[in-house]
Amino acid sequence: MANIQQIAKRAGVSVATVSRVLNHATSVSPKTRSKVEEAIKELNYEPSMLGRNLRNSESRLLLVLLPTIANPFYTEIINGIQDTAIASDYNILLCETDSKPERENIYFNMVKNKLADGVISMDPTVNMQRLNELAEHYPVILCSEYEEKGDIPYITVDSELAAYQAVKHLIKSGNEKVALITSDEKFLYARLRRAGYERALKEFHLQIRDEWIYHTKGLEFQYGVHAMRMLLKEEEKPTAVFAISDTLAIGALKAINMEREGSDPIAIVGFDNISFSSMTNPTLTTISQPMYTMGCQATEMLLSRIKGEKVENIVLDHELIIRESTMV
Amino acid sequence: MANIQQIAKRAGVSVATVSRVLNHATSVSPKTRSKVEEAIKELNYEPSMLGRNLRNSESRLLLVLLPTIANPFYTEIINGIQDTAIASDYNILLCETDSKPERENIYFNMVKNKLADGVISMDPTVNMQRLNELAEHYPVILCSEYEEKGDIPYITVDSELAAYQAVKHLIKSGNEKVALITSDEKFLYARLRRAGYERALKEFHLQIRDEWIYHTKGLEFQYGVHAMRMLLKEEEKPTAVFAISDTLAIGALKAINMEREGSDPIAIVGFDNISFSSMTNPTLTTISQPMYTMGCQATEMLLSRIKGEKVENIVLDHELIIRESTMV
DNA sequence: AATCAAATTGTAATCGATTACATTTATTTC
DNA sequence: GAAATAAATGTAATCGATTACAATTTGATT
Repeated sequence: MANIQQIAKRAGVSVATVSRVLNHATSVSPKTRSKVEEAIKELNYEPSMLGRNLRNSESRLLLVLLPTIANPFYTEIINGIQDTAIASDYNILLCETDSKPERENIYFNMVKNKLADGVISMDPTVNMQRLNELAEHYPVILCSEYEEKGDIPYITVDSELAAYQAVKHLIKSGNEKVALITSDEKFLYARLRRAGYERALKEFHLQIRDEWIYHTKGLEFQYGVHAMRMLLKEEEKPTAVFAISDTLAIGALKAINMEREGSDPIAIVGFDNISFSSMTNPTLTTISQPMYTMGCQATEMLLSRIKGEKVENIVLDHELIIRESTMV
Repeated sequence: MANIQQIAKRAGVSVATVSRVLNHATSVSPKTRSKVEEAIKELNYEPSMLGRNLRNSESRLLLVLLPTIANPFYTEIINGIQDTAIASDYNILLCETDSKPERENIYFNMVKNKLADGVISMDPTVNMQRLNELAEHYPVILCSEYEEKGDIPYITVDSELAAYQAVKHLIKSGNEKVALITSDEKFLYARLRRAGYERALKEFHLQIRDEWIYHTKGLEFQYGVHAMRMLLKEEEKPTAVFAISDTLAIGALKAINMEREGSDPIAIVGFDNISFSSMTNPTLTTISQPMYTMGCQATEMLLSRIKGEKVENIVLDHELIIRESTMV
């Protein structure tokens, strides 16, 4: 691959002039410009990002931190991020941390090393202390999961309210025994959704029963299956379930489909409105977050930060999507 | 962020010595080593990848090209790629092309610009001509989708055989009317799977009927729904369906669940064994590819190429996973 | 103590771009 | 046509690392 000197030589000009042609910046006479452009074409030249970035100390690369791409919840957000980034001539780097601190570290270093200009973290398992340290010196945005009293700008939805509405919907459709399938409460979203669940129950003077609150080890389907099996073993079975993630809810549906034999139906509400949720049998009632928008706005926030501007936190609206799983 | 000169100054040595400490290379006396290490710690120094890469012209970054992360088929492969890459001190960059040539271009340029050391393409929509050009000068591996007579090393499964076995399974379980839901035949995997489908039909002297072969516009669920609806409108309805992707198969299941009212059941086989395929109702019979292994081996191939070694193409074994959707 | 080899450390070129400043060339003005 | 100004181009420093080669220090040997 040719470099800028070779182009300069070929075109009979200095490297500065070539650089000027490349960056459409200061004045270059049409004659020399076309000479240079010709040389570029002939030698099939592409400017080296390394040289350029080293000099400019910018990479026009954004990191997107997520625990795993296996959760379909992230896909639409990522589309939003990608579209917005590309529109501003940035590219994104999807970084799966697998919830492993070592990997996280690698990606943090990429930012410190100027290999990336900023970070959007969607990883609830991220080491917040280290992320906060990073955010002191580099642009960072939290998307979806956030810190209530932290300094890092975030964009999210009102999880507590959404959960409250979901559970209220279950209660209003005649369920007095509503169980909760949730994950580890070290995650803020889990605490908030549980709070919403409890608020709804209290409002209708229903008792909060610990044995109807099941904590899973992760968000994957199989944990949903397992959770539901445990709930079905209870002496007094719930008649409805609110799961804090569609993947868990779909696992729960599966468990119900397997074990139910003419027994009473169980209503289910999930959270996220992943594309799969309309493919299940029955289709899943769920909370829809404006995921694409969230991705777009998170990116806009990050780009603002990179420019050095201040940004405000954003809380987006959600929506309860009623489908068959609560129409039993 | 401190740079190497500041460390050198602080430690009272030259930048060369600092670099030596950093790279554990040639001899450095224990005394100076510890002085330097102390300075590094004090100033919280991290070497700049940009400077390093520019000099070494390597980035230890691998690109993974895929059309979209929305298809769960890719997730396990990516895990394999990631684990193998990290074990060799490489990182991966997930690149969604969205089947858009412009994006593809951006990523190709990253390789040319030494921002990445090699590419694993899992993108069936990739511009093969440009990829071939890239592969003339840079390490490239094809994973899953490949070119039969091309020069780029690939790893894949025998799609034709897998499809043949899938359809044979349908026929042997009593179905004489087997439809095919496939995608655009510009993709090799689609052509191969269709060939397998036809081979099985021929072997059992069943007629190949064009009206039972439905071509979708994409692999997303909704295309599966639509395809199945069309097939159900046929005067003579198929009793079984082979879909070339689990996502399509699950969409088809959905369509059947919606339209069927005491009518005859329809058997379905998918392809890929995505984690969702065991969550559907009924669970989905499908072809399982060793996705994790495929990712690992693809990465090993790429790393070999980066070292300048030659590599052989690999065809991995698949497996027919029989579940409820063909036990009706 | 002088000599020499080995170990350690430093100097300076290099990777490929950008850009402030200097210089040359073209254009305008009187 | 000379002077003043504007436009075009070139020179060389710079970003932050690595490394060949040179220079120095250390230590062993006689």
